[in-house]
Amino acid sequence: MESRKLITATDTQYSRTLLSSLNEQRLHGIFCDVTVIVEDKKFRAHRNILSASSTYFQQLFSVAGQVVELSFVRAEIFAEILKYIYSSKIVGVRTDLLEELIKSGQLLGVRFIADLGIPLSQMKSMTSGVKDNTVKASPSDADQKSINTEKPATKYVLTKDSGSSATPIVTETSNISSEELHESTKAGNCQDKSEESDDDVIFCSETLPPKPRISNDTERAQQKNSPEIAKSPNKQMSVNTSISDQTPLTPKANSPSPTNLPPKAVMASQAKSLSSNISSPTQTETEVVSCSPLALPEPQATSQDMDTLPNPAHSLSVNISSPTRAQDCVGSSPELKAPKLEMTSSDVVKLANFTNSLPVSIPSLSQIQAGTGLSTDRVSPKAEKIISDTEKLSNKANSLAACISGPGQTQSGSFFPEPVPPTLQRTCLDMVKLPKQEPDINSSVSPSNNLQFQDVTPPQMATSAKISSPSPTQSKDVISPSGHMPLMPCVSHHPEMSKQRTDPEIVKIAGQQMGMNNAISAQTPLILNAEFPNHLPLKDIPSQINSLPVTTSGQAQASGTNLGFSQPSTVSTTKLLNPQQPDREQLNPLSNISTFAQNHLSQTMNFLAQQLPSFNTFVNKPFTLNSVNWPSCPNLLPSTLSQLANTDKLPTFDGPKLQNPQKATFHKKTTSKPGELKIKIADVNPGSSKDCSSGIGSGSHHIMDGKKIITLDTPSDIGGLSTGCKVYANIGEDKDTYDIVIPIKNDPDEDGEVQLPKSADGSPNSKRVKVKHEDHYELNVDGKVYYICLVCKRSYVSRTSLRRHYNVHSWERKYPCHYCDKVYALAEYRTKHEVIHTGEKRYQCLTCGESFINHRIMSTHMKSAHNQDPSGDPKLYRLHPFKSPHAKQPPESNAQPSTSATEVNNAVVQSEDEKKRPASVSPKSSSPAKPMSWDDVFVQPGDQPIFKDSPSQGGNEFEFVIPESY
DNA sequence: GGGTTCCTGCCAAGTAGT
DNA sequence: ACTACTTGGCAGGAACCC
Ligand SMILES: [Zn+2]
Ligand SMILES: [Zn+2]
Ligand SMILES: [Zn+2]
Repeated sequence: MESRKLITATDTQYSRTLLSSLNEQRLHGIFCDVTVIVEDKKFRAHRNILSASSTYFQQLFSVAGQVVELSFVRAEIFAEILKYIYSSKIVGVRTDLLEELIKSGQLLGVRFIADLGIPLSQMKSMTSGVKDNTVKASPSDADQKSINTEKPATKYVLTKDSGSSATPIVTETSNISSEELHESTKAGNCQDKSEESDDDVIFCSETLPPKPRISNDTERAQQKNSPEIAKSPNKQMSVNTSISDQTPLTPKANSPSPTNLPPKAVMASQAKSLSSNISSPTQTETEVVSCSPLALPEPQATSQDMDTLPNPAHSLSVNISSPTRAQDCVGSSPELKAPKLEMTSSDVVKLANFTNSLPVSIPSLSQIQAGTGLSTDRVSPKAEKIISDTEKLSNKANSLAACISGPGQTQSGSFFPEPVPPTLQRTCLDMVKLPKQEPDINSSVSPSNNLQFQDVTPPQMATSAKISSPSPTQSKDVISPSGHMPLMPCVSHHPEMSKQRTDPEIVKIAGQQMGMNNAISAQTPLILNAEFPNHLPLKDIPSQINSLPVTTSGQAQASGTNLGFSQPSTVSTTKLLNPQQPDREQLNPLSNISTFAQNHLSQTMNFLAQQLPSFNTFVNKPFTLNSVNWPSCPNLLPSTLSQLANTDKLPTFDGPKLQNPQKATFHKKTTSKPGELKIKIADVNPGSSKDCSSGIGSGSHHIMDGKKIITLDTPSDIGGLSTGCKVYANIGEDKDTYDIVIPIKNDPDEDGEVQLPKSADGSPNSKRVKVKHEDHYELNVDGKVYYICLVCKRSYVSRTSLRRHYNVHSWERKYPCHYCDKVYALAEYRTKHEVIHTGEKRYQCLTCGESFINHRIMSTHMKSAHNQDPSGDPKLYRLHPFKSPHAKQPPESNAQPSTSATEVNNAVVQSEDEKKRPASVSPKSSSPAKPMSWDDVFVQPGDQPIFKDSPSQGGNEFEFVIPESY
């Protein structure tokens, strides 16, 4: 017997140790390969860790460079999230921050944190105990044993009362730290696990990773799955009926590490609820597989996850989300309506209110704009309030959901709450690929989800099924539709049309995905129909998509199912123009609904926004929020986007404190029109064709106009592109996909908004010849050429100046201060700023020998003390070369899609570069940033590195040592 | 009013290509 | 070596913040 025994040894401590070690590294900046800028803070971290813990980052890093900026999260909150990611614990978080933390967790797809909020809606079951203000929660340990312990589920259930009370309640379990769990549970868990082979000798406790073993272990599977789900808390979608037993789901690599395992009890209950919907168990794996091709990160929440549902999240999502959604849709629909049009930055808040989704929604919007998200995130009090309200509603919604949600819902319900990164595009592509109209799908799929609401078919279902991934998995599906939508517009190329159209579509999509399908769909349909047609240009419009509209349209446009889609003919532009309203309406409807629903919507929105430029545009217009800025740069990075958004500066958003040159002036200067940015949806809306085209904020939409990127997964789709589009074949993960950059520009000069230099501006009679270029306009005024920024329309006499300026929009390059957390868009700004830290006085008065840190101060001194004017005679003072080693440092660039190599290099390279510089006394002697090589990374023994890794966290990644020689 | 940041024409230095 | 281009520093004005 014994000989037969299998020995299993598990290092129980390993996960903790590993995590601890990683955290140490993070804190010391060791091997950190990404800088996350949040507000004015910089966080160094490891992409692997972040991506494994956050669905958002997972997707983001597929496209982003080493520097990413999050505008939808506050630094304070992100710091907590980061701590959690690296410790599996949430400790000492102020209760007043809990909601925001949860919201942020949802946006970031950090399951555990996101799930903290779940209870709120459903929590009834949960036992709640109120503790101090500080909440301490920990998911079961990453590896955890998770498994069986029922408790675990409760663990994270920190939540508020379902009631309005904002004070979070920490469940008993919640308090448990992973460690504690460890200790307490492991024994038990291990045993449990070991159950099967009692005879086996097992050292250790942690649960082994998924053993598929139990058929019923859905729970496990769920748990495991749940993590995934958790990732996309939003995703919650839930849905899927089928709970497969088995699939132990391999959590994709993505699966966030520290997922919480739902308590069995919970699981069971969930399962039950789900069961009703349930479908074939098999789905899980198969679905997964199918989905996998897409490779979308989010997909994590794929059907499998869904299926496995056991996860609390799933269950929750199912019950709550779907129903709520439906409700939302329904209820909301009535309420929705134009009024809300006014979205501006401030609107965002309003939106939130309407939507209910506040917490989520707001950020989402921001995210959308930014791609990553703007800073809006800060939840406004209103938002919080809304949240609480929504939560209340959620309960109702849940109850309703039960009734409403059918299997179909699950599918439909599934949407990505998360802010999805660009990756989603793929899904979109998939969607696109689908045969344009395949009624079958619709019918076959899940047509019937929401009974009440109308037959709207759950678009998602259909889409998903048809779409690339066979898997009905929602997430992907959901995504895809949205993704396509935006794409479509782009293709169409009509700036105005596309935008408008897209918007509506997006909205619709979102709604559908959200699970709103049923309810929402009804509303959405109209829009969809109208819009899609426009998009049609694409060769293949996913039949699913068509179906979606149809189903949804059921209400509005009964006929329209396929028609809308199939026939490109836009319903009517007018509608499109108005679409915004509808969109808003749609959103609004949600407001009444449960928070989940809201969240989902918002998230979806975000997601869409992020992934879909068109969506962004949509958002922009309707909301006017932000200008989403899609930089004209081929490589749009989320971070970049976000930054751009920042640039735009929506009043409401608290911009990160990146030193954005434009912030100050943008509104004022760039948009000569006061309040332009503030334009609300209402203003822009429907009516003003001009706005549509040229936009609200000149800056924002221009950016958007600049370029739009669509990703196609098949070359065949490319054919349908209109001329002028650039197609880039993707390599790496996205290989086999194609990014299409569609230039969409408005004529800056059209409205005379172009700001010419004073010298040239005045003459009305001046002859103007405008020449469009790829990334800018050239305006020839009376023989003088001015280079016009597409975004803000500022004019420059030299193209270099324009190029330099443009970075304030694109933030393609970032120049972080080496001494603090500030980040600048221009190297010079940083350089000047850093003088504050170094105190270096390079300007010396030759008259008295006194030195000053800058020319201005020196000049003041000379005038006052010596009655001399340095400007008149430069020789009156001496400008010493930089002593600071930081002089002329290369920027952190977002532009690089980042292959791992480059990424790594980046960080290092910078430091290296810095090293070199200091050596050169003369500032100008230094060479600009150059491409890095591994040689740069690894310092030669002989070399005396100026910098060395410093443990200091955050801000300065490197400690620099000034060579003795210097 | 001082300190800081932003803006932009101008220019120097460096790089890449020929 | 030359040219074209990029990068970033400088000057000096302006704006912003406290
Ligand atoms: Zn500009
Ligand atoms: Zn600083
Ligand atoms: Zn002096």
